[in-house]
Amino acid sequence: MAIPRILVVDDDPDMRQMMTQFLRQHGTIALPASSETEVRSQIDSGRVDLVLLDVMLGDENGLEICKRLRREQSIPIIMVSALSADHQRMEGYAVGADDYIAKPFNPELLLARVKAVLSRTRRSSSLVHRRNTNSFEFNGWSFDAKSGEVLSPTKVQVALSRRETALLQVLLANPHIPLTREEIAENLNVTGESQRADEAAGRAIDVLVGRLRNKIEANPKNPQILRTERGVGYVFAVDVAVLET
Amino acid sequence: MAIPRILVVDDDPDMRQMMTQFLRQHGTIALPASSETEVRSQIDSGRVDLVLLDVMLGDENGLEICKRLRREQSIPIIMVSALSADHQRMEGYAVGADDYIAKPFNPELLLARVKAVLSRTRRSSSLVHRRNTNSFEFNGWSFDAKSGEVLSPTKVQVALSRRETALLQVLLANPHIPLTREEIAENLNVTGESQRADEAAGRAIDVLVGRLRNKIEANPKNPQILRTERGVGYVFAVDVAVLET
DNA sequence: CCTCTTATGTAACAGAATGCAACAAAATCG
DNA sequence: CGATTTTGTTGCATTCTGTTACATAAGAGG
Repeated sequence: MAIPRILVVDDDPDMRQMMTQFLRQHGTIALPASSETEVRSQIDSGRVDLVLLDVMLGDENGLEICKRLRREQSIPIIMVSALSADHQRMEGYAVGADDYIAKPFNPELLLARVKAVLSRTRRSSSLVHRRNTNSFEFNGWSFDAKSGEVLSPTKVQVALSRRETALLQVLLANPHIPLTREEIAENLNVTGESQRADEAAGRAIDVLVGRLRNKIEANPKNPQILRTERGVGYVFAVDVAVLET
Repeated sequence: MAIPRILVVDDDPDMRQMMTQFLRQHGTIALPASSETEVRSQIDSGRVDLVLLDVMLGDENGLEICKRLRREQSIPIIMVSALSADHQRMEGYAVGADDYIAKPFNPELLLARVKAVLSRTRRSSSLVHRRNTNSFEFNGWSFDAKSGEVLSPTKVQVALSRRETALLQVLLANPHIPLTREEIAENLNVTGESQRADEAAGRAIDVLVGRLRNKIEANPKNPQILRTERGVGYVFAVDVAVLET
């Protein structure tokens, strides 16, 4: 890979400055940011390999940001925080952080951990880096997020409705992770804000899942891709390759 | 979805015991080991997803082992050590560890970091790198962990329920090892986070075993594969071949 | 060999979760 | 607008899984 690009998110200018400077002195590209908006625009621009995310960000909450980012993207995130109690660390891991580093920290150690996270990412996904990811492959199927086109293993195009497409996207972003109906429902409405609170109260998700299964499962009666996790929800149970375009 | 298999490498039997037990109580399969030879044979058998590696292993050196493993394999490694100085941690990262945890540690936190590393691996895995241990054979039967498909010796497909599949996986991972009902129950809940503590209080496991026997034993009344260990629990009493795909 | 005790096997039941067809409401399109 | 497609709702069928009660089997001790 090229030079790693690291997004440093901290609301304290001194800390931001210290971190970015140190990282830059050690062969990385460090980009400063201080709000979720900035973070998003940087990530969306596809120029970030890893996020160093402070937990306490003025009026924003790093944990919340992490949780949201994790749902949509697969960018590695290292949380940084003065909150070092075990339960606080665990909370960080719980929202999907790849590592959790307590302040104050040894910059050298930070660097080592950054490298560890980056190296694992690289090691396990040789070519692929999810930047502006708009094309996926799984089980011989391919999905182009840009056009919403879905091709079967035999290269036949399959038409999905909008809702079905949205569901597929949510699943593709969280392969192997069981999602509750609530989580799915929340993430289905990509654009609009929250709908009714009782979202997914009904069986809408079940039915939607069934419909998607009918289109992408070889044998919908015995789903291998979109599996039920009884008592929990559903899992996208196959590996997903993310292709750049 | 497959149960993560964790190799616990420590030369102190108490510590090994504590760690494996705790990990097993939290939805993973933990395999103990204490020497590089053992580590290699386990890894080569393809049944390991992550290695927890103690740094000080009697006359062997965890750091060296880590370095060598890293050169050949891309298996995730978390180093565990009583050496907690920054330079010692950095040495761990330098030899390729994915994380470095200082003893004594909070088991919950260990678990969180294990999960973080595993999830990172999975998240960034592409089709090329899918885990290579998804097929087993025993007594003429075959089981594909990826699809959950079970084929009888006569190549007839047999449908197992989710719970039955999970049981079979636990057994396959521990052939010839008698498992108590508690151990089985603990390892059954792969996905769900917390489960009731009184798990296996009732006879649920017995019934489940009976159901699985009805499906995979030639003569369920005289089980040859899934045998009862009176006063103890159950054993998977035949050899298991692990096939790569 | 018999009896007593305990562990295991299992059929039957119950409650819950899920699948799904059919319908109805909403959205989209021309 | 009317036609068509999409999406949510509902009710019922099906599947799953733990519990219970009773039958059997395995030991232990005489």
